[in-house]
Amino acid sequence: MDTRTEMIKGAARTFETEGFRGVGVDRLLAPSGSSTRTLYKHFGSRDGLVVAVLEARHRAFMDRLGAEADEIDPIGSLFDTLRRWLETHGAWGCMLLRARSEYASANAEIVALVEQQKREFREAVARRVEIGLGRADTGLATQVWLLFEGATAAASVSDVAVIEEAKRAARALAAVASGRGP
Amino acid sequence: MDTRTEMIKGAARTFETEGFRGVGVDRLLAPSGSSTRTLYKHFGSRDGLVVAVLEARHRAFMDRLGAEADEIDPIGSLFDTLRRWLETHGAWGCMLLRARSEYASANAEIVALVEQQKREFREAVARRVEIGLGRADTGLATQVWLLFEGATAAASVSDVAVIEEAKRAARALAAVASGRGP
DNA sequence: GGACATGTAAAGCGATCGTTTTACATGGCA
DNA sequence: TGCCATGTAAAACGATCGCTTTACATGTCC
Repeated sequence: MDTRTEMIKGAARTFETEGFRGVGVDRLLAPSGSSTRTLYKHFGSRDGLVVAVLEARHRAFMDRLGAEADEIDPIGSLFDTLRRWLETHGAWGCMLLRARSEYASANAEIVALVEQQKREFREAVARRVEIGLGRADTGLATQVWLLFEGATAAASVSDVAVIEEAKRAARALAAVASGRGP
Repeated sequence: MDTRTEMIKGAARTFETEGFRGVGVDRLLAPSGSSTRTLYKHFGSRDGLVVAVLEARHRAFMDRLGAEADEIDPIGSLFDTLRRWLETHGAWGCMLLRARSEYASANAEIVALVEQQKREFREAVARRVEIGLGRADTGLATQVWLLFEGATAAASVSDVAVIEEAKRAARALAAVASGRGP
């Protein structure tokens, strides 16, 4: 595989399990077996690697969301994708938000990147809501988004089963909004 | 005020805005004007200060939840307290989860502490649900909890107005669960 | 076969980290 | 007055940080 891609994947795994600021470049490069020289050739700095990891992570998740979208239950399938994602990657909380909070005052690029990614994800949720409801409903879209973020955060200190509860809540709210009752 | 309390409050402010692992002890002590010697007298280590900050933060929030509980709308008032809390402290995401993710592999005490605190909070939410519904409903309690955690996380990259949307969602779900319809 | 791109290995850079230590100021109490 | 607890100021400790550099091993293309 491409060296750069392997570095990103390895570093992502380390960030996921060990956090962002408490780990040095050596531990970031250990999984891929790369040298620090190659790191700075490819990414310019440690922060550059962080940005690359966040971009790759967001793109991979959005791609998977698109690939696993269900026409019958476009809202509920959001949470199916989340469950499968956490089963393979582990429930460590949203990596983007974790990075944002740790670089809030240290790297404006990371903060701006994550905020843009969250806007993009929120719009994807809104499109699902529009498909499922037959019309746009920004209030419901926000509610589903909150359930999604809540499930992601809660799964890190609880059970992955909370995702099913979030799915039920989202469907119930959608049913109410569609006038079909609970 | 007590020196120890001032150190905790000052360090909490720095953790909130600058993250946990990317800040040195000097910047943690700057707001209170204390010396490193006093830090190690009181807390033993930097991690000891982190634990003290997390305990104080959780206790303060739980106390405020109890003080601001509304008998008429026990579920909805959860989100009123959250909104007021974020208006005074700023929306930086849940400090407990932020610490947990950054110390996940470095400090087992912090991980265990946060998980216990989250269990305690979750039970407080369940009690609110029981009061509002007239009976226990663990499913609804989890859903309200997820909305709460989601609003806390989302407010850090969005608008504090999402809290009102979470409140609406929680009340709608409670209405459905109580059989009173949407 | 020589030039070049791409990689690892490893030493070393100054800066900063958490922590300890020495020195000194202050205030309440016996 | 003398003592001790409690605090700040500041230097210094070794370790580790992000990053640079030197040296060397590959493979590929002309």
